[in-house]
Amino acid sequence: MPTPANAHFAQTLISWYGRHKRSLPWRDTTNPYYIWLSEVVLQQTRVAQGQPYYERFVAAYPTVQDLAAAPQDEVLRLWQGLGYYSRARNMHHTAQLVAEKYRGQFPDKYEELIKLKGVGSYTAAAIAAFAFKEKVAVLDGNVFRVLARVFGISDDIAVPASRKIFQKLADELVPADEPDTYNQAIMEFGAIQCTPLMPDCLFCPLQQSCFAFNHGMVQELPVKSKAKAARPRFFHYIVFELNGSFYLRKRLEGDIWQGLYDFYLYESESKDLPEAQLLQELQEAGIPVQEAQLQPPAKDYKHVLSHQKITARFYRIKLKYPLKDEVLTETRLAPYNVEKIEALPKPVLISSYLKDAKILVYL
DNA sequence: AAGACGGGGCT
DNA sequence: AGCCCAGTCTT
Repeated sequence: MPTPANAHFAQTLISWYGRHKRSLPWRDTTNPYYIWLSEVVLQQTRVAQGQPYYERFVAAYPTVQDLAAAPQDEVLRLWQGLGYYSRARNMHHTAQLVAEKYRGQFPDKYEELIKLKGVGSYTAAAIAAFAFKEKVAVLDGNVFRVLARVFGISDDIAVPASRKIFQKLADELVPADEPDTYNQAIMEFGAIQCTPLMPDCLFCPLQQSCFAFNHGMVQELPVKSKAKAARPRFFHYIVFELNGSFYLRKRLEGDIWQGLYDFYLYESESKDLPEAQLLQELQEAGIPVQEAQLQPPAKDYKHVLSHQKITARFYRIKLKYPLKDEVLTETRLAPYNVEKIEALPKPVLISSYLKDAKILVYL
């Protein structure tokens, strides 16, 4: 049962939302397929970055059956550049489950939704609230921030144990009559008004009752411990070319970019790898390469992920003969012409190189 | 509980 | 250069 103060909090946000909300395509529907699609796309992603991808997926796959029937390479290609590719793989898997086992109908309860692959507590709550008006509280980065500031909660939001504190409060704040609008409102409020860096406290409707504002702690809340430094990695890509085709391979489980395509890769422990050593590594892998064939890299590519700092070099090699079958089996490489390469899902790093090297002239 | 997993935008 | 973003899964 919401206390009067809680009811006021919810009403204030809903009222603010009515005046300030952005018009976004997934807000014009209660279709759980579109809601789910938008929520998966937007996980750890800003609206501005995710929206074009959402539009693309809706256009390519108007129904969950369409998504289920698509090849994985095509789904990953549409996802290319959005990052966290397990989202796309899990989304595809779940589409197939819903299409085949659930007759195309998404479950309509939080407790069932959260069993779906790629649907965690946030996304299950979002679908349950937005599509089915279930009285559950969404808890995302925005909600953490708003609650921490308004209610003065200084538990570290990076620590899993803190979640219980925030979840309990969030649950108490949800109004039974419009959980959908309220959940949209608090997230939108965090995204637009109660922003991480320069929140607009001057024109905030919660200013009077906000703990952080009243205690001069807006900059201090929420408390979030720092992530550890990104690990440095050094990639040496060998770009084998034969008659206008290039050898690529699909990346496996156990590292970044699973399911995406890149070139033959040798990874070294330090930045500088003598060319002679690289040639020796190739020879040992059964790839006969002469020094004369190797085009030295034009530049270093710096590719920064949240958890890894990659320095990559690309060595282009024009082959006179195809790579031997044993080598193809061992390395999982296969030749692709430029049209095929365009259609393959690739890490942004690989796309950047292909553009710079004028192998792909668009994108 | 901690670590892995992308990429872009803003200060 | 550092921080954040409509988080989830694995260990």
